[in-house]
This record gives sequence, structure tokens and C-alpha cells, in this order.
Amino acid sequence: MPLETALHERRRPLTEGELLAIPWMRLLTQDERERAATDLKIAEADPGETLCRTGRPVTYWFGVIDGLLKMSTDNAQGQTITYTGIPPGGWFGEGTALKREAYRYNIQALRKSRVAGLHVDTFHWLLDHSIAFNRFVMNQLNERLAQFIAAREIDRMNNPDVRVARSLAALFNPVLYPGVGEVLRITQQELAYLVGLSRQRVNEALNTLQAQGSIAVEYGGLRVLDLGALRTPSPMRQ
DNA sequence: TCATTAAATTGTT
DNA sequence: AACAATTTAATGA
Repeated sequence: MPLETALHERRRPLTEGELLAIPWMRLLTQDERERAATDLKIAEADPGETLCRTGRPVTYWFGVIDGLLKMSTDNAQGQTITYTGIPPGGWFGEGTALKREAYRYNIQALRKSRVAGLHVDTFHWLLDHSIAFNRFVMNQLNERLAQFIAAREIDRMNNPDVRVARSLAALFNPVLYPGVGEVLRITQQELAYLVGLSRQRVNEALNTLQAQGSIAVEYGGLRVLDLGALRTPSPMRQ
């Protein structure tokens, strides 16, 4: 079932804790927060499920409560290009929501995820009423621009260890993904899909990074020990 | 709550 | 790609 449908069907309100975990919620006044909270809807997405597709009209501004999503497009040759992963705390689609255009990318769940949707009309209402919300969106756009510029650099690197490091640094971005925290819940298989390497190679890279002390590999997740080292990895031998 | 079993994830070739 | 080893989740008394 498409998420858009699922969102309409499940109108259950969010718990207090879930509301506070949403990064922009605490920036709003009581009135604004109540209005946003009433409109907000959550849905579960199963692995592989598509949440929104290129060309479909924008009805919601999406945020990840829990889980992991993948942003991608299919080019003319029919191959899929993955742009980025979206971990908990990440909100996306504000660019297209602003212009009320159609989605320019596909969003798929890499694993079972809980996703929140704010209706575009409410999104615009918040833009019209809250300066703090405007600041949040502006900051969000700016931060993502920086990330996509960094992504171009990552693409030109041939060293897999560095690629994995940089991709991880992006996922641990505290501004874009405040829900991640110290530990990123991601399997090595999921990371392999995002980075575009084999699981074996990702496994090898993770162990190298662990040996360097920038991360700790855990079962079903990764702990960041030195975000700076991930962003600018020291040159490696060979 | 604990022990057993199934499933998921990781490490290695 | 396949396999073994390890960790977690699920089940049921």
C-alpha cells in the first residue's frame, strides 16, 4: 500500500515523547504546535516499500521517526542512482513542498520504518506564521546543499574505505538527522546498498575505520567515536 | 523469568 | 556467492 494511502487511514495521534523528538516541534508556539500535531500522521513502511515516486504530486512533507530510508532516482538508462540514506530525525521534500511541485525522487524504506507526514497546506501555514520554522527550513536546505556537494566529492573517490567513511559522516550529521545520536542503527548490508559497494567490502572498510578509532562496530549498528575523522580521514597506506 | 529455538547479522573464504 | 559463527528476537512454560 502506498504511504499516502496509509497516512490517510491511520490518524492516531503521536505520543508526547514522539512529538518532542521531532526537531522543529519545539521551535513552535503552543498554538502552532497544536495545529501541527493535529495534522501530523504516522505510518509504518515495510522494507522495500516505496513512500513516494518521481512525478507524483506532493501532499506531505516527510520525516523519519524511526528506521532508514533511501533517496534515489532512475535515469534514462534504467539504472538506479542512490543519492542518500535518511536516518531518524531527517525531514525531506521541503524543496518540492515549497513550490508545490511533483516529487523529483523516489523514497524507499530500507527496513521497517515509522514515517511522519505533515500536509503541505499545514507546512505552508507554518511558513506563513512562524519565523522559527522558516529558520529551521532555511537551515535544513543549506545543510543539505553542503551535504550534496560533499556527495559529489565522495563519488570521485576510488578508495572504498574513504567512501564508506564519508557516507557515514553524512548519516551522522547532527543537524539533518538529530534522531541518530551516538549510535546509528544500520546493518552492513543496508550501508552497502547506500554506498554502492559489496557487503564484504563495506565490512572490510568498517573494520579499518574501527582500527583507526573513528567508529565502533556493533551488532546491527555503528557507534561514532570521532566524527571529524570520518569527515576528513587520514590518508591510508597502500 | 528463564531456557529453547528461530531469525538476523556478521566474519571469512 | 556461500558458509560458519555470533547476536538478537520470539516463543512458551
